Amino acid sequence: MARKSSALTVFPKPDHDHQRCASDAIAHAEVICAARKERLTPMRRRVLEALLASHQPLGAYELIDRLSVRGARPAPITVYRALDFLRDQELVHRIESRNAFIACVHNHQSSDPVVFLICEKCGAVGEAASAAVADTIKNASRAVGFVPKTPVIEISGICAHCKAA
Amino acid sequence: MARKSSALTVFPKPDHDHQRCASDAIAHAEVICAARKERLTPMRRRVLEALLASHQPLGAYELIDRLSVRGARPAPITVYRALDFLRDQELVHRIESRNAFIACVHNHQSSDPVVFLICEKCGAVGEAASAAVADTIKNASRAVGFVPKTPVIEISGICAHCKAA
DNA sequence: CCTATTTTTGTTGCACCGCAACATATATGT
DNA sequence: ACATATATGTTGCGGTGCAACAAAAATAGG
Repeated sequence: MARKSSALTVFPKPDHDHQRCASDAIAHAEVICAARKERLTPMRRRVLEALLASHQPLGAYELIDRLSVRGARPAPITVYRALDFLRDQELVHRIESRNAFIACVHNHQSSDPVVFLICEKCGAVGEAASAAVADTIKNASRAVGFVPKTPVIEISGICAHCKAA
Repeated sequence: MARKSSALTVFPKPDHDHQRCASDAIAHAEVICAARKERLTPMRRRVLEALLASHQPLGAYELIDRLSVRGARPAPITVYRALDFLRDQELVHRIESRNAFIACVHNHQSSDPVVFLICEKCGAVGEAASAAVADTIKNASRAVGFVPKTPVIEISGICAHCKAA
């Protein structure tokens, strides 16, 4: 994949090619699902697309709003089920600190934890695949006999963009 | 302080002196509040005591149950306000991944982040003051111009106790 | 000491988050 | 085409968290 990029993925640039970034991610999702014999149904795809269209985490009910067209509102449970599926496939992550969900733009090669950098100002979320962070956590855990399993680490703060402004 | 201990605090031993551990923490809270000219009111103290009595994170409503005596139930908002106060003083942390709260048994000298190791089996929470983890996160963040502010990092997994069993 | 002001607690009410249980529809395998 | 598995729709509800206003308690100032 072309977008695999360096060790540390950065915040999505305000000017990046959204259209392409989203369609690439959808393509990736299709590959993943096909390989696992899972079904990326229309509903699931719509949820993923909605998340991809926003580089911010979306709450389940906000997601419902965005999926609504002409009075046709998917029920909460419907969206939650799609989210459950997408999370199982590691195509979407839940941001615990915000009760919200975000599409994963990172290639989950291994089961390494992902570090999310969440901007308190603008709400943007940067995804950082940091082996270093994962390692120190593993070491610190092992020191007390703890076996870590967390897939997601959330760090809130201020992004470069907002700090400048 | 005698209990300041090594770099890595461990899980509370099943046989440790709860009574003393709690009263020490209360004493510490009083010192902190006095120094800051904040008021550790009866309500706030009761909430802190309830959390200290459990070495597991408690949900707000479970906390209410435990604070209830003879039909006198504090309203949710009352407990949430006490929790807000205690969190401001960094005497209590919120465990996002569980919608729950836990008393801090760690001396927040600096504003270093605290790492919680949460056992998926028994629910116990170990508090680890790991400078190494804090540093790698700072470094990884700085690499993308992000200024981290998270006070808490949550790692779920299996504790040594449960792994053995 | 008494009053004015600030701080804390109580009351009422509600919005949001997340899912269980069951019914229906759609896809898949044979 | 049929039986089976999988996915979606319907109904309904419980947990979480707080806003807005009212009352009570503590603190400061004269």
